[in-house]
Amino acid sequence: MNLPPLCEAFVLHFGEMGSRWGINRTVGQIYAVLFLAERPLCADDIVDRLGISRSNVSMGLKELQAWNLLRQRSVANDRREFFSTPDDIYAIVRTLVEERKKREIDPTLTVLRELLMRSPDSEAEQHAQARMREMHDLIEMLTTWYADMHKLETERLIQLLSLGSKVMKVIDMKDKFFALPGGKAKALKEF
Amino acid sequence: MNLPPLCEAFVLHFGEMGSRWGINRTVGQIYAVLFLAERPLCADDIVDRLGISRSNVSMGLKELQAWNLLRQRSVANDRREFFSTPDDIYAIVRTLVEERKKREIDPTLTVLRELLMRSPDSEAEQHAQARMREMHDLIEMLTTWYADMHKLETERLIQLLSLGSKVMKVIDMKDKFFALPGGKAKALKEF
DNA sequence: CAGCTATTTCAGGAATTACTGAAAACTGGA
DNA sequence: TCCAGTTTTCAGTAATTCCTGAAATAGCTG
Repeated sequence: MNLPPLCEAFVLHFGEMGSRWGINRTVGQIYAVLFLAERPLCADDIVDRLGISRSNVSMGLKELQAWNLLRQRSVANDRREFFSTPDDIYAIVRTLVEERKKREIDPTLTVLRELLMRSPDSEAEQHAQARMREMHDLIEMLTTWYADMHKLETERLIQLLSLGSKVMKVIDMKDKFFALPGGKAKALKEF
Repeated sequence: MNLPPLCEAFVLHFGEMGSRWGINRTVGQIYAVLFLAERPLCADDIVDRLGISRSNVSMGLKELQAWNLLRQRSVANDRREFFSTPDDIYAIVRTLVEERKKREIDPTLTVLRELLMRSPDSEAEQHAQARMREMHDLIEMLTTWYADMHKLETERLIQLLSLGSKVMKVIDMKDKFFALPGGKAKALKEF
């Protein structure tokens, strides 16, 4: 691996983590290299740095593109393609979550909905369906919440995340306000 | 597979999803069977239902236990162990998130902190470290937020999740309130 | 402690996934 | 259209992960 020690440690770690997720070690390493790079890299740059085969890099880049995780740009008078990760790390995380949801949550929701439509043939199936309903409703609540968060601009999202559970206090405050005899009408107008 | 059709479909799907996550197909199926079951099951029940070897079930259960995802109970006059999933699906999700965090996030945070302590030897390393800092800060914000959410009781969590981005309106309302000349003192007292 | 039952471990084979080199396909000049 | 540089595909192999049956272990009961 042809990288400064600091980068190598990071890249190796991301390879390991990659394999704990669905993606394989090499793809994780490729992304890590691109994430740390000062400039967009071409496939051969990555071959040099990681010491893996050209075709492996090609396949890895293809997979990362399928995940929408790369920026691709061309350089004048150079036929090679250059790749980089988005500068904005929030954009990266948004994409990551979006894609994971698409692959891991949405298909489950589809299956659950389909299974909940069927009529159960036995008591066991009836119980199973009740269980599936619980799961469906929970996942639906979470994805609805997520869709809502996803719409927020990063600035506002940070504001909200930084508040943490303090938001509960704000909510309670609001509820108390609604409960006040005079406040209700005014509050409703504002809200 | 010796299961009613509805259950079988669910179990097969979870096997597939399992392999998209880190866990393997069989472990996913075992959990699915337990999740749907009307009563706690012993290892041989699972062998019957899934048609896999006894030893495979043993290993699968061991892995699920390492994830804290099982309830284990003994029955009087029966030497077998019986397993079930928690009844409360929120408890399951909490554990799942907790464990995934432990395996996928915490080690990364540790590595990042360690790497950020080192002094960079080159411009490339300096840039890399800046990138790592961004990542570290973002992950830290998210985990802090998560820890906060985790502390909330399920009831309150649901309340918050159901609000979705409407919380932002509540927050803005609060800020407006603080901005009022007379409201500030009163609001601070309440808050 | 012997006998029985339940559980775990583990070596080896099966299945899956990852990686490579060679060849094919693409692409923008000359 | 040919060429040179680049990317992609793919068949075969390497590496890893998964699964099994057999054997070892554990634990209860008489």
